This record gives sequence, structure tokens and C-alpha cells, in this order.
Amino acid sequence: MRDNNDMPGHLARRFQQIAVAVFLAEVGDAGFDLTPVQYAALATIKANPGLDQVTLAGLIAYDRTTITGVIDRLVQKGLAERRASSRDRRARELEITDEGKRTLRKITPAVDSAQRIMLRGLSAKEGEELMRLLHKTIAAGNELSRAPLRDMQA
Amino acid sequence: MRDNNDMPGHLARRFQQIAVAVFLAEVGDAGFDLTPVQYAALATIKANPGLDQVTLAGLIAYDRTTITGVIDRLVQKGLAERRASSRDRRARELEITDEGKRTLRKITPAVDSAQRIMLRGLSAKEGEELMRLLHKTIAAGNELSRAPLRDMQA
DNA sequence: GGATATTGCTCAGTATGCTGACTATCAGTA
DNA sequence: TACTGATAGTCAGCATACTGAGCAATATCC
Repeated sequence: MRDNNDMPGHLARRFQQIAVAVFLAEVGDAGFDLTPVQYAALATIKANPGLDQVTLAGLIAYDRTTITGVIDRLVQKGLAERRASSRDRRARELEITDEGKRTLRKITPAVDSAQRIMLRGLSAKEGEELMRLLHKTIAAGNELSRAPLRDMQA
Repeated sequence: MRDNNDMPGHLARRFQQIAVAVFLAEVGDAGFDLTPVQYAALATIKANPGLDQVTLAGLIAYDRTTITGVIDRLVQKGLAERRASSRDRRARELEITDEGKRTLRKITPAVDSAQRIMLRGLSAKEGEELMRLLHKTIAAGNELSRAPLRDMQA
């Protein structure tokens, strides 16, 4: 029988497990309490002010039922705001707060450091190749998860 | 600012997300109700009859607090058994049931198929290279997560 | 042999991630 | 305009993962 550790799915889980641990350690050491998921959401809100929750979810490939809780926590921490949209009364427009911007700015070195640490076993060239292969695999499988990556609609 | 989609951590999360979705779809289509985590645990119990929970957790890099619930569900489904150890009264010895063995045997084609599908964007050579790079990265980061991979002790 | 440290397991609490269902609202059409 | 379908968001429920704490039992050291 094939060893679990030779299965792509198992390696995927393990890589993600280490990536999250490294992120939390680096960000925690820097004095911040933000998860990888919360960071990605906050950075994307900053880059696209006023976007709604479904669009945000699509940009970072989160499930729409997951994003609700993530935003709840960002709002609760005072890093983001949720407002009713004037154009569509079903939608909520998301904004980053000044506190959120400050946090993002100060947290960036720790986030970058985490990305380096999680690839520390590879040479620079190998790291790029890993990124390329992951991109390619993910692009081919994008529609296979309930929460695929989506572009901005205009 | 760097795009989320260019960060190793984000690619790790996305690859894992797709891997799980593909696994559940293939296994579900084959008529089984087993998660990737439950499958890995069950296969490892079969390969190492009588092992205790901490050893099992080490072999597949699960946290010891996570493995409790996973085994609960395997036992509840009648696929595994948990017995008190005679040598160490703290420990529980794990065994696979006949039903568990039958399930593993019949589920294998779906599991293999899932591993192929999640790499379908890559050539055979690229797939092998991805596996090699993931192995290398994971080995270098093994001790960075709370639940590192461990060998069998003797 | 007795104090101390370690280990195996469990539990409470929190954060993703998913399925499936539901409400409110919007968009398109007959 | 009334009907139909799609969409934005939420909720309940379940399964990983983790932190930190605690209990029981074993190992170690003086």
C-alpha cells in the first residue's frame, strides 16, 4: 500500500499546517493577533475599498459562509467596518479602518518573514519552481472546490 | 503590496482546499463517507495494528487533541476499535475492524483517482517535481508545527 | 522509596471550512 | 406588473486544527 506521505493530498495538508504555524509564530512574535485568513481578508479589503462580501470571498477563494465569521472578527477587533450598501440592500460594503491600515503596515515584515521561513528548505530557484507548480495545479483545479477564486467584476 | 496569490502560505491553503474537495468528491461518488483525515488514520492503524494514539498522531502529523475526535468517529462508524493497553494503563491500543479493512480495500481506487485529479494540471514530470519540492519543504519545517511527523519508536 | 518530571489522553474554547437551508432582495421576463 | 430565478448574507450543524489546562499513570532521579 502507498504510504500516506507519498500522497499529494497529504503533502498539501502538511504544507498548509506548517505554513499556518509559521505565520502565527512570526506575527505573534511581532505582537499581533491576526490569522493568515484574517490577514488576507484585511489586505484585500484595503486594496478594494467598498467591496461586498461575496466579491471579497471570490478574490481570496473563501467560502461565503466562512467569510461572515472572518469579517465578524475583523470588525470586532476594530480593523474593518461593515456598512449597508446603498445600491443593493442585500449587500454589505466593507472598509478598512485607520487602525486596520496601521496594523497592516506594521505587520508586513512579519508576514514577509513567515513566507521566507516556510520555504527555508528550498533554494531560491526551487522556491520559485514550487510556486509555479502550485499556481499551475491550483489553476487547473480552481472549479473543483466550493469556493473557487474569482476575478473582480469590472 | 504583494498579491495574496503570490504568497506561499496562500497557495498552500488553496492547494489543500482543492485536495480535500477532490478527495471528498471521489470518495463520495464511490459511495463512501470518509474524510481525508479519517482515511489516513485508518490506513495507518491497519499498517501498525495495536499502536497507541500518540504514535498514530506522530505517524501522520496530527495534533494529539485532534486525533481523539477522529478516532471517535472511526469507532462510531465501526471501522476501528479502541482498547485499553495492558502494558500502559494510560494508553489506548487501536485496531482496525473487518469492516474497516473492507472499506479500505474498496475505497482505494477512489483515493488513487483523487490523487491524480488534484494534480491534473501538471505533466507526470511536473507532478513528481512538485512532490519532491513539497517533501523537501515539509522536512525542513517539520518541527515548526505543534504536530510534527514522527517515526515509529522501535 | 519518594519526590519530581514526563507522558497518554481528554476537555473547553476558538478559528477555519464545508453542506444545506433560509430570508431578503434584485433582475429578467411574460 | 406579477412571476420566476438568481443573488447576498446568515445560520445550524459537523469536521479538522490549535491553545491551554487538567487527570491519571509511568519514568527518572536523589
